[in-house]
Amino acid sequence: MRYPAEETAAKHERIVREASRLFCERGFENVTVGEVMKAAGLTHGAFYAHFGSKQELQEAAVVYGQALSADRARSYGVTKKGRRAYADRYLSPRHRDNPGNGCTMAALAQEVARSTPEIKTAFERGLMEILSAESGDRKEAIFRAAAMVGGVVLARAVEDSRLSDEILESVRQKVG
Amino acid sequence: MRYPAEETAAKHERIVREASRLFCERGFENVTVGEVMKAAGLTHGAFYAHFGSKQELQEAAVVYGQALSADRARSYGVTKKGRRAYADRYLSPRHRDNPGNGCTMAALAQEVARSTPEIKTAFERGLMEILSAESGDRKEAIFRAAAMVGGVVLARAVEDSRLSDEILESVRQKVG
DNA sequence: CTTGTGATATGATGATCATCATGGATGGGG
DNA sequence: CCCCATCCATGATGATCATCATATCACAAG
Repeated sequence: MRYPAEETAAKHERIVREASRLFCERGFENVTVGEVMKAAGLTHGAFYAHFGSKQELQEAAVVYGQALSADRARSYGVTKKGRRAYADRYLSPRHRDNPGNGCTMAALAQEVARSTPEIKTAFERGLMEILSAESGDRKEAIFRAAAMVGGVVLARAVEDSRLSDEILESVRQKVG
Repeated sequence: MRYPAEETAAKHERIVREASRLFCERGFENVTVGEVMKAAGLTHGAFYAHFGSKQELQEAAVVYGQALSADRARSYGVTKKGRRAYADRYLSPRHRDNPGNGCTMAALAQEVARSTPEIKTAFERGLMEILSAESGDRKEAIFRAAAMVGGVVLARAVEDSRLSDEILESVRQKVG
């Protein structure tokens, strides 16, 4: 290693973290490699020392984001109360308004659906981990996940903030 | 009108219809104006005789797609049985595998969320119509819509077809 | 101290697109 | 019949990007 291995690894992770944030905020297509590198404190040319292509970065960002979500889900535990607290946070205006620090599924699922098998697999692994964080009935866990993701997605897509709040509130009540 | 008004209107609608289909299949960013025009049987240059910008076309496509969805929702009626039949169709592999002819919300909601207020408003109006197609409890209607949209979105984003089927099936059962 | 290797920065390159400019064609109104 | 207002097609234009080429440079090993 020519450069301190630690620093290089830290830079690598910073690239992925910033990529995940920017992708979740604006989508894969609306974020350039240059922007990601700038956010990570580097210039665009250095990118290809870390990744073979933008697509590889997308994959790494999905892996990273999904791992964060899974950790978060696990941290709430498997009790009824835990699930409730998790849903409350997930379906909060705060989460809705901060996609960059939020759930990758709620931000990028539709783009992932049109992506490569590798990216879809990374997405899938994250979902599986999240589902296994809920112990009980698997069908129930899937249903809850779908409703929560759908709730945030719809709440973000409407223009009227009152309706948006109502969507979050409705799903929060029924899923709880 | 220099050209038969009818034909011009028909072309206009064809442009919007093909745009809606292509956008739902591949997303706003991955479809070019030229492709839409070609699908409509015209060349790219004629586009600006019909729309001021690609963004206007996106808006028209969302309006069109949401209107179709609302009609479809209404056609199932407000009975329990009707809702069930609607959910079965919405959460079918067929719908999952044909986003071009499917629900605009399940295909484009996340991109809409990052779009202009005009596009978000168009999306919102469609959602409102769909919700009003279900008579009963409004919160319940919103919850069902979120779960169904989330179910299709997740089913499309995973790579394993078995898991994808399981997602559709789980949401179908629980939402029914 | 020297040298080799991998990380960076700067600056192409080439493709892709949205959008516009120009000119041709059409058919309804005079 | 002729003219004009539109549509439409062809072919720019200019911007934006992903990716690559080149050159510099920092460290580590000898």
